[in-house]
Amino acid sequence: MNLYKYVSEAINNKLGFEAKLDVPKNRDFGDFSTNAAMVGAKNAGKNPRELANEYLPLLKELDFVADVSIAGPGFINIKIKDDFILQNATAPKQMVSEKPLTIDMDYGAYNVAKSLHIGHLRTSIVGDTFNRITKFLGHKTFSWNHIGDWGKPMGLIIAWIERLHPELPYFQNDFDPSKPVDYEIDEKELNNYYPQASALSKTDSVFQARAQEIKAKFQAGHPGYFALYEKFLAISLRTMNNTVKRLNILPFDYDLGERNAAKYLEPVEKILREKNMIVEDDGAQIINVKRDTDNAPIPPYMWRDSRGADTYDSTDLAAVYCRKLKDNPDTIIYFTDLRQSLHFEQLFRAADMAGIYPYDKFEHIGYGTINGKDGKPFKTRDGNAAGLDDIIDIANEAVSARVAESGKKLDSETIKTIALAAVKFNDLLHDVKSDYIFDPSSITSFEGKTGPYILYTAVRLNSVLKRAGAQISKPEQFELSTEERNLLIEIMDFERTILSAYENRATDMIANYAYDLCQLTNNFYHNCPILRDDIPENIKAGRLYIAKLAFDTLATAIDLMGLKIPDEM
RNA sequence: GCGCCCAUGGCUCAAUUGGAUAGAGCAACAGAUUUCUAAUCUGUGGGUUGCAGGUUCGAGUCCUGCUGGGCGCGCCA
Repeated sequence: MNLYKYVSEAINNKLGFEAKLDVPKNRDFGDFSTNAAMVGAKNAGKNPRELANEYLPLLKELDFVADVSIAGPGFINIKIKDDFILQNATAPKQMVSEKPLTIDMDYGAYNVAKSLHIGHLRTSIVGDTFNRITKFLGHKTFSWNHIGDWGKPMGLIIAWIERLHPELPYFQNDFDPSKPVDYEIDEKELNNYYPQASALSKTDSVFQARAQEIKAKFQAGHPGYFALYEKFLAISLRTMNNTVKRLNILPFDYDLGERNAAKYLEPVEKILREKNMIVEDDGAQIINVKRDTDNAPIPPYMWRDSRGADTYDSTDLAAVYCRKLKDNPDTIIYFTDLRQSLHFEQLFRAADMAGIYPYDKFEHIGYGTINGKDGKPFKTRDGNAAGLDDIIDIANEAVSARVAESGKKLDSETIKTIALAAVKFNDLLHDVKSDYIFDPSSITSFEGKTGPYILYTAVRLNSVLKRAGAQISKPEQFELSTEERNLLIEIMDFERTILSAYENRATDMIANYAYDLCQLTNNFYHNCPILRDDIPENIKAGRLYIAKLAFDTLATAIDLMGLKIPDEM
């Protein structure tokens, strides 16, 4: 049961108006409070406490109310009956939305032939958790991995391979796509090609020009380049798949990126031309998206660069067109780096002006940077920009060391599970918008507010439940201890939290909730022994029931965060 | 220069979107295990919420101005 919702509706019915219900920061005040008397006092021409006094008898009539009182300037504090809590607490279940929406989510955005870097971490983790939450609430989602598989890097990589192996048939005029080519690319080598080529292009203008030429021919359908591209694309897709598995995120509904979007450039251009939106400027074709009301200059949207090539701007707009056709979503949400805000503002305006998709149905959730302890973007010990694998490796090493130190013996799968939880929970814990500091040494400690703490709590509960073995059913009335009561109330707050996390696009809410739930659980665990001989049967049954509810609730939260509960730790 | 974002104990972060005595974790110190996993639990100290005004019953939260920091501003994605 969503206790907040239940109580709120009952109170509104009783009072005959919408009273804003709060959960007091200080639990000593009560389970709920409302400032209705303070808000209404002015209109009623009464002082708040006086008005509150008029509401009291009505609220006392509600059958779940144990106590109502007035405090401070006119707050009404409400305490719920223990037995009502015990009898109505339930573990969360997949919900059915009254107004199910179709939502397109764009996250991940992995690149072909470029290993994933630390920036991919947040888009993957936050996007995935938001996707899971949205599904849990009963909405329909489509996740899009908008792969970078069409732009300048493709030209650079092909040019680089040409430089290494100019004799390959891909580069000959008589290339025949039907004949197999005896050439295999090593995955590790492939990951080096782009950085190497990119570096060279900055110092060697001949090579740079060659890469640009190749990019243009490639996009125009050059058969040799395309065959080579297909070869390294296949390797990259496999790598991406491994990443998805390694991060334990849901498989994408679409692994379709720029190349797919490029197919829709033609119909989009037709629309843009009909509306006279494309303007020639300085050799490039641009779309003017500025408005009179802007208080800052908004640069134009680049439809085609001065060499006539597709751009990030054009494929992104075409991608919107494609999604509208395929999914017809109520909303399109992008999870990317905060620094791309201006790009998305431009995209949303362009799409709106073209009548492809309305401005106010787009959302861009920009996340901050993951920094090192020095406050600058996180780097590995050797001073390089950290790759996604580096982060996971660092966490794995730390967990291994911690386990060895404790004398426990855990298999490598369990260690990986714990390490991933450390990284993901830490990421989810922070407000998406703000930068955060990734400190490997605090990951090493695993004390307190960490992923391992969350998992440990679940493992402990699970251990008791397994040991108990007995059938667990709703107990008869028994006197709740403070720990039992607080835990049950938190369990009944799950739905409100998830809804709030969804509405605010704030995945950190679920991480913070999971932590609070764990604290209360460990409190309960410590103070309320279950399987001890001196515990009366009725209390034993009651505590087992509460432990089961806590476990199921925690397990749901853990699942929504994309973590896994190990068997032991 | 213009625009967006941020500033909360020594450190890292919260604060139900305007509510009551600003909460957690780390670090420090003191304690708890004949008992279901001590990666746990309990306690202590630590704050003029960057500065100055304003709005109101009430401000960390909203408005204005400063100071300090991050980011962005046409052919990268």
